[in-house]
Amino acid sequence: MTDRATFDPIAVEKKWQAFWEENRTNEPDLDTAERPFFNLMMYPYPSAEGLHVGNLYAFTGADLYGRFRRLLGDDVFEPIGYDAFGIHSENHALKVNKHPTELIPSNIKNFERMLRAAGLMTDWSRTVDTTDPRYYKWTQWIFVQLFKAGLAEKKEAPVNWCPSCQTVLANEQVIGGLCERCDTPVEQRLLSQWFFKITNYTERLLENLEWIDWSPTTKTAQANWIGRSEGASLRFPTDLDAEAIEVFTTRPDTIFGATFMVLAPEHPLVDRITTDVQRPEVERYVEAAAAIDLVERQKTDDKEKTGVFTGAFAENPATGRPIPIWIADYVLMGYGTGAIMAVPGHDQRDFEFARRFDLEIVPVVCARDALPDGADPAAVDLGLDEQAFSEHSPGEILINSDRFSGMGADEGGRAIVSWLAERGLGEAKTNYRLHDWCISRQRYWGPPIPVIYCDPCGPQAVPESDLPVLLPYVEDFRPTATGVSPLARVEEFYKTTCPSCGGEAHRETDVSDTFLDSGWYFLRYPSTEFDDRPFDRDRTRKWLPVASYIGGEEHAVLHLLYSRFLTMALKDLGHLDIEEPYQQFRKHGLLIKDGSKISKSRGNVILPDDYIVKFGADTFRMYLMFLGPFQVGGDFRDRGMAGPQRFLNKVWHSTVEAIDEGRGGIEPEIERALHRTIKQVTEDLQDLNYNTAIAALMDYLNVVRADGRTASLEEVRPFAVLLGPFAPHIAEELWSLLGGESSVFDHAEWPDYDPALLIVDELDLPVQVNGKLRSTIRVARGATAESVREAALADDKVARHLDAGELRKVIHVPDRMINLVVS
RNA sequence: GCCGGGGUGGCGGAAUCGGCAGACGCAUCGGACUUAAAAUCCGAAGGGAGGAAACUCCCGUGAGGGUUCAAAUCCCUCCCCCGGCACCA
Repeated sequence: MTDRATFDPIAVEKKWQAFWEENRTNEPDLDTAERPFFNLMMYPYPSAEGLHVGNLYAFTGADLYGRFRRLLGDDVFEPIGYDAFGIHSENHALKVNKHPTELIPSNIKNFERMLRAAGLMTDWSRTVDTTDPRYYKWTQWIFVQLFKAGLAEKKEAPVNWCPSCQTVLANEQVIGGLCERCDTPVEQRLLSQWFFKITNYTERLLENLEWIDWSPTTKTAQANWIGRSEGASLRFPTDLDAEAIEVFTTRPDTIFGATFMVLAPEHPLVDRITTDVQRPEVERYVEAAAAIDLVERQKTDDKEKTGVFTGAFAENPATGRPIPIWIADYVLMGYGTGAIMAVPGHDQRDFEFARRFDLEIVPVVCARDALPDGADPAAVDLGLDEQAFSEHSPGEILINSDRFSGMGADEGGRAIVSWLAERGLGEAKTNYRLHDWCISRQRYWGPPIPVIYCDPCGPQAVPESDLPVLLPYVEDFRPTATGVSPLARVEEFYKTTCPSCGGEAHRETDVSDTFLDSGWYFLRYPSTEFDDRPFDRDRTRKWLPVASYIGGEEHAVLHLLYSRFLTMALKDLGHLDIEEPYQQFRKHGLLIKDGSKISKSRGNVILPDDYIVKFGADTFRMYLMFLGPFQVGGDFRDRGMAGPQRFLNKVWHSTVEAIDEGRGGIEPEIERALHRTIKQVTEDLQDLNYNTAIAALMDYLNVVRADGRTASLEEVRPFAVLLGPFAPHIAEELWSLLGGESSVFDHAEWPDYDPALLIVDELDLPVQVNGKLRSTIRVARGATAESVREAALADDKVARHLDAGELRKVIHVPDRMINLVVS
C-alpha cells in the first residue's frame, strides 16, 4: 500500500505494473476490438549492453501517442519485438567469443525487463523475435513467393573483399580502404548474389509518396534515394565490330559537345574494343581499379581524375565525327549503363578529365545574353579558358550545334532526341538511382535463403511444406576460410536432394539481409499465434495498415522503403489488400549528449535503468519528452530531471490535500485556465508536441497553487487523465485515489474543453507608436477600432510619444494590437 | 559538392497565416520554514543606462541588406552547426 503523505514513485510504479500484467490491461482483443488502432514503434536490436536511452526516447514518444489514443476511446494495440538476426549481433558474438544462440535469449530477457520498467503500454502476449524459426519460416516464405513471381533473381555484383580474412565486408567495415579487423587493403570482387527486383516498383514507390501521411523530410529523403532523372538513352556506333555503346544522359541537348566517351573499367565492352597497342596499359588500369575498395573508389574530395585511352573510337551520332573512347574510374558501372558521353564544356568531371588528358572542349550551350552581338549561334568561338565550364541554367540556348543552334536548351534537347530516334540512335528515357535490393549475406547469423541448386533442374525454391530451412548450430560461425558463407562448411546442411528430380543437389549457403526480417515484422504482430500462415487475412484487414508509426529518420531510405516494396509485392501476389504499410509515419528527433549523438563509439551512452531506479519511470518519461520537441530531439542533461520530478510531486500533494479537504467547485479563473490547458494538451498530443503539452500542464498547476493556495477536487481531478499519456503510473494512482475504477485507461474519458470558456471579456491590448510597444490598455473583447483608438490616445504613456508629430495612420488588428503612426 | 534540419537569455527550449520576444523548466538570487543544512514552499530575473523607488529610455532572436505601420517569422546575399547522400552522367 502506498502512503499518501509522501509520494513514493517506485512503489506506485511497481503496483501498477503488476496490476497491468495481472489484468491484461494492455492486451486488446484483436478480433472484437471496435476501434482498432495499431500503434507501431521500430523494434530494437537487442544488444548486449541493454536498452539504450535513445531507444527508450523513441518508444516513450510512441507510447505517449498510443496512450492518448486509448484515452480517446481507441482499441490500441502496441506490440514490440526484437530484430535479433544480423551482422550486429554476429559481430558482437565474435567479439565476446560466444555463440549468438546463447547471447540473444539473455539479451532479450534483459530488454524485456527494462521495457517493462519503463511503463510502456506493450502487449506482452504478442512479441516477435526474428531468430525464432516460427518467425523466420515466414521470412523464407516471403522469399519463396517473390522467387516464384520472378521478383527474386541471382546476378553478379561487386562487394568489398578482404583477401586476408577471405570474407565479404559491409561498407561500414571498411575503414580508410582497410579491413577493420586486420588492416589489409580491401578489394572488390564480383559475387553471384540474390536480388529482389525493387526497381520494378520505382514509379509506384515514388507516386505513392504524394498521398501517404509521412513526415515531409522522410518523404524527401526517400524520393532522393530513388533518384528519378529524366533524360535520354543514346547509342554511339563504334568503329570496330563491337556493337554501339549505349549511354544515359540527362543532357541530350549537349550531344554536339560530346568530344569523347568514357567507360567504367568493369564495362563488358572494354576488352573487345581495346586495341593491341593500348591493351597492356588498359589491363593495368582495370586491375588497379579493381584493387580499390568500393568506398575509397567513390570518394570525391580532391582526387585527381585518372584514366586510360583504349585506342578505339566511336562515332558521335550527332556530329558524325569519331571520338576517342577512354576508361576511367569516375564512371561507375552501377549507374546508368556504365558508359558516358563526355561533354567537357558543360560537366565538371568531364571538364577536369579533358584538361588532365588534353582532350577537346567544345562549348554548346550559353546564356542567350552572353552571345556576342550578331554572332552566328552555329559557329561561336567563346575563347575557351579556365572559366569555360558553365552550369546548367534556365534561359540558355544551344550553340555550335548545327541546325539546333539558337534553340532553347530544353526545346533543343527534345528536338535532338527525336532526330536521333528517327535514325534508331536513341530515345527519351527515365533513369533511377535506386538499385535492386541485394539480400544475400555471406554470413552465418540470418535466415538461410531457401533455395536448392540442382544441375539438371536449375535453382529452385524450397517447397513451402519444407519450411523453415533451419539455421544449423555451427560451432565455428566465423566468416573465414573458403570465402563463402560459413554454412558452406556444414555438409549436413548444404547437401540435399532436388525437390523436382530427387537427384543430388545442394542448398544456398548465404543467409538473407536483416532488412528482410524487418521488412514485414509489423504484419506478424497481429497474427503471432498462427503457425500455418504468416498473417491471418481477417486480422490483417482489421489492423493494417499501421495507424501510427514512429521511428528514427535513419531508416528513412532502407527499412521504410523495403517494407513498402514488400507490401506492394505481397499485394500484387494476392496475399495482402493494402497498398502501403503505414498510414502515418512520424520521425522522431535525435537525442544529443555533450553536443554529439549518443553512441557507443563516442562513449556517451546513457542507460535508462539507473535513472528509472532513482527517479521512477514517470519522471524519466516526462523528462525525455520535455527536453525538446519530440520530432526534433534535444540535449540530454540529467540536471533537468528535477523539473518533472518536482512537478509530479506537486501534483501528488495537491491531489492528496484536495482529497483531505474535500472541497468541491472550481473558481471561474481556474476553470478558464483548465479549459485552456485541455485544449492545448489535446492539440499538442495530436501533433506530437509533447514538450509544450507538458509546459501547459505545469503552467496550469502553477495557477492552481499560486500564492500557496490549496486546490479543490474539481481543480485537480483532470490531472489523473491528462497526465495518463505522460506519467501513466501516477495517473493510475491518482485516478484510484479520487475514487475512479481501475484502470484509468479503461475507464476514463479524455476531457473535453468548452470553447465558450476560452473566450475572455476583457483583454490587455498592446499599443504601439511607430511600431514600438509603448503601453498596454485594457479593452473589451471585440472593441471597435474607434473605441480602441480613443482609449489608446487617452493613455499617458502613449500620449507622451505622440507629441513628436501628427497622427498619420492607425492600424488596428481586433483583439491583437493597435499601432499609431505619427510623423 | 548535393539534399534535409537548425542558429533565440548562463543553459534546455517557447512564440512562425508578420502583430506584447524569452512561455515552461534547469541553474542562479532573495524570502519563508529550520539550531543549521538539505528537502519543501513563495517570489525575482534578457542585456545596458538613468532613478531612492514606482518607473523610464536604449539595445536585443548567427551576419549584412531589403519589403512593411509592424520582421525571430517574408525576400536577397553570406557565415556557422548537425544529420544524410556523395564522381548519379
